[in-house]
Amino acid sequence: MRPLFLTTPIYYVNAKPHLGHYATTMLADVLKKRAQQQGRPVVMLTGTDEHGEKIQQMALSQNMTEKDFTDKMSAQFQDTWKAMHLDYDIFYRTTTKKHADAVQHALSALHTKGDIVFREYEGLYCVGCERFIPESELDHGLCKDHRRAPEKRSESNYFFMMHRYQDALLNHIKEHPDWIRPAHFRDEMLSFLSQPLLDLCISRPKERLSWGIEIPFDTRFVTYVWFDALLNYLAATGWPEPNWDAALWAGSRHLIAKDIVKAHAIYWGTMLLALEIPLPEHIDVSGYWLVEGMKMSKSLGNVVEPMELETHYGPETLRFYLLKEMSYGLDATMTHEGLKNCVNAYLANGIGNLASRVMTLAQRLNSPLEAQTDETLFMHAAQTQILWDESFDELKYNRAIKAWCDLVTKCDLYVNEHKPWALVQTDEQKLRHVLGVCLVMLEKLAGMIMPVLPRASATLLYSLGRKENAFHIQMVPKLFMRCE
RNA sequence: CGCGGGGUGGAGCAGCCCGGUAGCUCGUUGGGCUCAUAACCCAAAGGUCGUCAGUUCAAAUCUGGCCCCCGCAACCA
Repeated sequence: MRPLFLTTPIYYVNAKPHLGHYATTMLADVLKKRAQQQGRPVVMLTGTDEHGEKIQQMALSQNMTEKDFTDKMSAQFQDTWKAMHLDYDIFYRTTTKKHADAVQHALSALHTKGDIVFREYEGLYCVGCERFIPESELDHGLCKDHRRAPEKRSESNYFFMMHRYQDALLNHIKEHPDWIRPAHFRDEMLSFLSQPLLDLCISRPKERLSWGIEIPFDTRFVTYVWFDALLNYLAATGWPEPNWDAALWAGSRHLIAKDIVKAHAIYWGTMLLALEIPLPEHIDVSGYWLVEGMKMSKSLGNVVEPMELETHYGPETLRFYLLKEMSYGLDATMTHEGLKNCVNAYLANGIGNLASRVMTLAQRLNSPLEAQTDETLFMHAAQTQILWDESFDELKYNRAIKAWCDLVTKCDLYVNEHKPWALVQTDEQKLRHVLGVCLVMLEKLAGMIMPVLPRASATLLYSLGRKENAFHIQMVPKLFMRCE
């Protein structure tokens, strides 16, 4: 099977990992586990983006070198993902030599080709911000942050000739309508591409920015954000080394959120076209997670740390909730109330209680139980599996979770109908049949949900103690606790 | 006329692409069951699906206008 290359954005190390970073990385982990389940080779990439003015300033303000500062911040991401069991294969950092080499290689290649040119640029420069401010960001001609008028200043920089690849990119999108998913983001990009593209400024003079990768053909400059950050995806597969894994690259799927869709579709798309490298197979765009109805921001003080939530609500609860609650591509809201409800209704009262009620009865028999079948219930299970797979393929993760929850309900209903507890004294053969059906259903439920709830799934499967055609119950697991 | 998203019972959401009995969680009320994590199951109350018009045998779903809310506008997932 062709390999799958799942990528998350590389996160900017100016802040600690928050719910949004987690949501994207977690989804990559879920998709990786699903690919593995299907026997597809898969590599998951995540990492940190570590250059730029902001980092330079933050390091300075903390009396640290940029290197020490980024080491510290990058480690926070790695530690968080490890603590939350996100199983990435490559953690990529933009401050490695390997990365600088790849970036410089790309810059040189495009410079030689004539796709990167030196040009004078005149704009409004705010001395407070130390950057050029677009007119749209001005408030009555003043910089919003510094309440002062920017001065007209000119600066020479290198520009990437994006416009040369506009038509090629447009064609690619038209020929691959599911390149950017869900469709409304593709439409947004098509609408953007209906206007002429401006060329992209990709350098900064070292007087303004020293913490970056040097432009190989002009050492007075460093490259700026896009040629630095976006190339991580490609370089992680070995490019431009001779051992570049082009097959892996061909299966690449970028998971991002809506704020950087333009950077990925337009900048990255044209960069790859210019480099004559195939475009990634998919760009999957999620909406934002709002917290209690408001956008997360440092100034509002409502930034949510994923680790805290998981600690409070229990392992894997956040994975389940985030997938269940978001319609992929739209914004979604995280609330403590909603998370609590979700954990109680579906995890504790749902699968947790189902496993508990069935396995308690099974364990009391004190002997192995044969697997049994029930036509109706197994048909529901088969239909759920189909809906589950389709939903994943269509990025409708919430629908997949919902289908699984409905199957849990069907099992509870089956138990209520067949009243195994009433059979204990009267009809052991029938009791064994009913419980045998339920145990197989638990096994199916565990198998399906594995990518989302790996720990609970493994615990459940272990507890069921399946050997050949019989279940040797190991214990009655408490999979998820209610929270109040 | 910058671009995009949203407006569905008390709250939060799904359904809309591919028109055909309006669904889920929480909350309320009544009932069943008593194996289970005070759980599980059933039933009831509660919605003119933002609004106006159009297409259609049929519109939450398609088309157009309007109103309201929210993002983005070239480095916050």
